[in-house]
Amino acid sequence: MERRNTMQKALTYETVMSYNGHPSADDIYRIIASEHSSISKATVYRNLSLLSEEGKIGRIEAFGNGEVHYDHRIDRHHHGYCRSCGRVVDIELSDDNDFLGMATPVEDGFVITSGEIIFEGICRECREKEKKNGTERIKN
Amino acid sequence: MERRNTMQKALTYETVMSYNGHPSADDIYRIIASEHSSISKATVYRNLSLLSEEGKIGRIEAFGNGEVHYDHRIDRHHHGYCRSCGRVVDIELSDDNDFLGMATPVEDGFVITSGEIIFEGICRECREKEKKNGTERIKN
DNA sequence: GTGGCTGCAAAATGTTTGCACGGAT
DNA sequence: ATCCGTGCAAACATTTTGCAGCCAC
Repeated sequence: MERRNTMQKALTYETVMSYNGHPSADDIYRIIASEHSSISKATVYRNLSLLSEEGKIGRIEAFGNGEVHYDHRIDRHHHGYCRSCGRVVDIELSDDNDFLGMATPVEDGFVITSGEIIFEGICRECREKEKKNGTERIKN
Repeated sequence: MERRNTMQKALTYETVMSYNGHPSADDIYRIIASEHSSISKATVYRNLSLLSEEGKIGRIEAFGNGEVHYDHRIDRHHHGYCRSCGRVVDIELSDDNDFLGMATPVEDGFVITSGEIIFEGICRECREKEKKNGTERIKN
């Protein structure tokens, strides 16, 4: 299957690459649509999938909120999210090769090929907000 | 807010605890409904959320497929999923305290409180299937 | 000219929510 | 007698898909 270069695909790529952070598919769509209102959401979704399959952009699926996030970085690194506001941050591991070797599947015969760590934490802004309120958690 | 004990909640708890694996909310619902057809899906979802908030069952949010999985284990461990069939397996880390200390947030001021590793791999069955077909991937 | 890509709308999926009622406390 | 938890249906959010026409090759 031959692959074509279209305006929409180029735009999708450029928007991810110039985004400072970890946008959701909808973030990217809204940015593009604000300049090119005729683009379709389905096209953005399709192109984001294609681009991440081609390895040109990163894809982060692991945040529970049900949203997929994309990433202009494609080098090896990990991610954390703020338990209060949900923002996603990059996290580096000082010794990134080791933790795969330390892993033992409980189920016999399962072969590990890769792994990524999802950290939870709290960002500076939310920490200061919580300190001000004197509350650790608002929940319940 | 006072919390009541209901038949539905007890059933939800017992079904998770006796499930050998990592069921989705819908898995649990279908099992209960096969015996007690009048239970509502919303109730099962609500009770699964409650139980995991109370720390009585585990919750795994990080599998990209958009489904939340539950876990009868609540001790510290990690998970892997088969890239071919999606099955979830338990994975132990030989030195589970270390990797948090090796992590460095790129964004200034972000404080890490916990982390879980999502491994990708391939289970025995799928490995043998792929060998038989002589194909590494069917995709594209 | 061909067929992959697009836009649109509808469908699919997994989960949450509003509301009236019944049951646990 | 409260008022929390339930069942039901509708709403929600994100993503995928079917299809006719268009445009990059």
